[in-house]
Amino acid sequence: MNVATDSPRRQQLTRIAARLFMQQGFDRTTVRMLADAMGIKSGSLFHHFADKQEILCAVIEDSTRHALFSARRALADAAPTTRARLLALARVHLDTLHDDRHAHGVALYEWRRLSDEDREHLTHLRDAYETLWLQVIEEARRAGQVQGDAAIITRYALGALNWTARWYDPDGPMDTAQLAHELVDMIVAPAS
Amino acid sequence: MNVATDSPRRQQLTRIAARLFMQQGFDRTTVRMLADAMGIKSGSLFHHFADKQEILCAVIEDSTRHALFSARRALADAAPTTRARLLALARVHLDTLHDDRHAHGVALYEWRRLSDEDREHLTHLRDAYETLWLQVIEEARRAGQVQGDAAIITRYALGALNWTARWYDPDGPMDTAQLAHELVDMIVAPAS
Amino acid sequence: MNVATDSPRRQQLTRIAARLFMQQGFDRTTVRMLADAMGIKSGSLFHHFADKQEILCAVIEDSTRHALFSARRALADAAPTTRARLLALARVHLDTLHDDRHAHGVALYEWRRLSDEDREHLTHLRDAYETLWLQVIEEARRAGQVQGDAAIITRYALGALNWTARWYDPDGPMDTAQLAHELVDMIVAPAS
Amino acid sequence: MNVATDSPRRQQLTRIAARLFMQQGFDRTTVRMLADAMGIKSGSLFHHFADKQEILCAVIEDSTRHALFSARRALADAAPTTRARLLALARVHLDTLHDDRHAHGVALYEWRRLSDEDREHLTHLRDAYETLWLQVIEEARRAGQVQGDAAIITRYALGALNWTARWYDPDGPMDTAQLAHELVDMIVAPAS
DNA sequence: CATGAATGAGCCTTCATTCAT
DNA sequence: AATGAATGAAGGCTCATTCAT
Repeated sequence: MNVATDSPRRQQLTRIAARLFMQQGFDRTTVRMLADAMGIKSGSLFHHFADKQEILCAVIEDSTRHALFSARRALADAAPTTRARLLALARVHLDTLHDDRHAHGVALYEWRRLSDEDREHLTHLRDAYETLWLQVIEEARRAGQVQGDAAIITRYALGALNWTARWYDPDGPMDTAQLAHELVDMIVAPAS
Repeated sequence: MNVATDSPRRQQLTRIAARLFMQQGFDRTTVRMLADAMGIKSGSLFHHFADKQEILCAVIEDSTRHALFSARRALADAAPTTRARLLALARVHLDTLHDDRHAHGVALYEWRRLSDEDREHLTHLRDAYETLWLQVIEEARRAGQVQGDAAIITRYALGALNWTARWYDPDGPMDTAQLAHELVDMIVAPAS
Repeated sequence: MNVATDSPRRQQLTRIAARLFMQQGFDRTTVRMLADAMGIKSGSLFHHFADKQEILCAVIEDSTRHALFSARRALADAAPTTRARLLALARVHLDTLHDDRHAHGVALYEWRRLSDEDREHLTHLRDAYETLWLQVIEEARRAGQVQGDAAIITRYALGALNWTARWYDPDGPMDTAQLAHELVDMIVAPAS
Repeated sequence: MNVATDSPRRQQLTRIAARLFMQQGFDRTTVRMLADAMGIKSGSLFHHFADKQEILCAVIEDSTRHALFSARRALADAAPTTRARLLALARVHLDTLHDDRHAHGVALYEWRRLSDEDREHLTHLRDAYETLWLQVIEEARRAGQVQGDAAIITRYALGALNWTARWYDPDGPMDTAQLAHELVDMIVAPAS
């Protein structure tokens, strides 16, 4: 289940699956579509994954690990100000959501399609990611730069960013850096 | 297609469908499930709707009209301050999202399942709804109470609220009024 | 589950299934073959049966009820001698095994293919049938006409008859009455 | 194809296959199950057997040769009385049916799964075995110890014994010697 | 309006078999 | 010999939709 233990072939197939899942949704993506995109026959898919569910699980696990890792590194590299740290998180979130792998969007929008078992298995990963946000926002709140309930602000911020999957065009005129700035400006008290 | 022209029976069936679509998603809700919940046989469903797509279209049209109507009335009733008007919109949004009809959530999360034809037909309704938000936020921006790009703030606000469908429990300790307040506090400059 | 409650259509389909199951075995009979023989499409089959297992269960239940009913009536009609009663049972067994319905053979040779649940459900029927045999043989033993353990003799007799499914040709020169006589002669002490 | 020419490795694999075929039936035993039980991968199996059919053929040939050889030796060792000779045959039959190799049962119950070609190839072996029985029973009939048609009695006897595969528990209180005695008592006129 | 039976296209999955390494 | 990846045909089953009654 660990990304580190996944064979390169499996990782490769996982990324292809992520793209299709994001484009059409898990339910509408047939294993034949997946196999076609992977350049193999549908039966061969089951050498790498036990069933279709496991592909979804692999996509979500992979993408969540990737987002978590990227966020941690971005925080480590960021200047120690509230704005800088929030900006780092927002940029990572948007970048993982809109990069060519699309996998983060699958994690968000197909979460309910996971089997109960897989969902439980992945919950701690997702929680770890959200905790990163919560901590930074909680710091900001204590510093007086953010007002209200930190947990709700966190969810509002993530919701605002997640919804960009529905309207933001990465090939359009605006880049993710600008989007991230807008978010931070919205959350953090302006004059500070 | 117009709500006004829908027979009471069809409206009743539409509401039942909305609940199932929200609980399990459009793709996972079979025509037989719908018929069961409606107390009829699956064949009979097609006396009321031409096909499954039309049911989704009816649900989304109904819910969007409802949200639009509610929002307009709330704005008409609201005090003429930025905060009051925004608060009114946020409450309506949350209430239509979490009431027992669930239909607004279907409009948001199953939008992509509409046929191209239906989507086009419903786009003006949705745009009308979003325009309501955009106008209020644009007013606020001109009044200096909101900073940044009004269009983006609008989408961020809606995204933040839409995402509550994923985590907010209407039966929990917090009510939608508090949630709405948190949102307005987040968007509108505090000291004003 | 009761034969009496089966729709005529379902009974008709059950008989066709019995023939195919006997000819090729349950595992080698595909639902498409069944549907072809029934003159319908494979999907339509599942309006009458929940799954393939249920077809097998229906065949076995139907045939065992039929054999049980026939055996009881034959015993009621038989003269009250050991030989006559045994002969009656043997003829019914052979006739139900080799008639055009073939269903009894399915009950015998596909018993292990039943799901655990179905098997349990049908065991009491089969036991009722075997008990009929056991009682007659036990009577014979007490009358000194049969020697040895009644339970084993019963199973040997049934095994001998069941095996005819593998070699006896109903269209050949010998009829089931002669076969039945041979069995009774083998079991019952000759001079009596 | 001849046992004598089979490599020890192939014989070993054949025995493992026999166990699985008996436990679950030929059709339900997959090549992967066989390979797992053999401690190799499924692809490797085809270095030892051309296809799955050949495995079944090998199992049946092996077991039938074994039964034939055992029966001949038992007859050679038996006292020259009808009862003793029949008893010897019955014991060998039961022992080969219920020993840890299970292979004889496969020969009986999966005979129809053989390809036409293989079946023809093995028929002479099976006939040789049945002829052994037929000869002894024919002797008994001529000696007045068995009544009726020798061919039918032979088949009835074999059927009775074969059916033990369905109900006899080798680990239970009764041993095969007792079972064999019951059979002989059933067939052979008692007092004579 | 309602129903039960039927349809046909398609879905996920299985499995014996092949073959380059 | 052995393996792992791939194949292709088939299998059981689902489901939106139709239609005679």
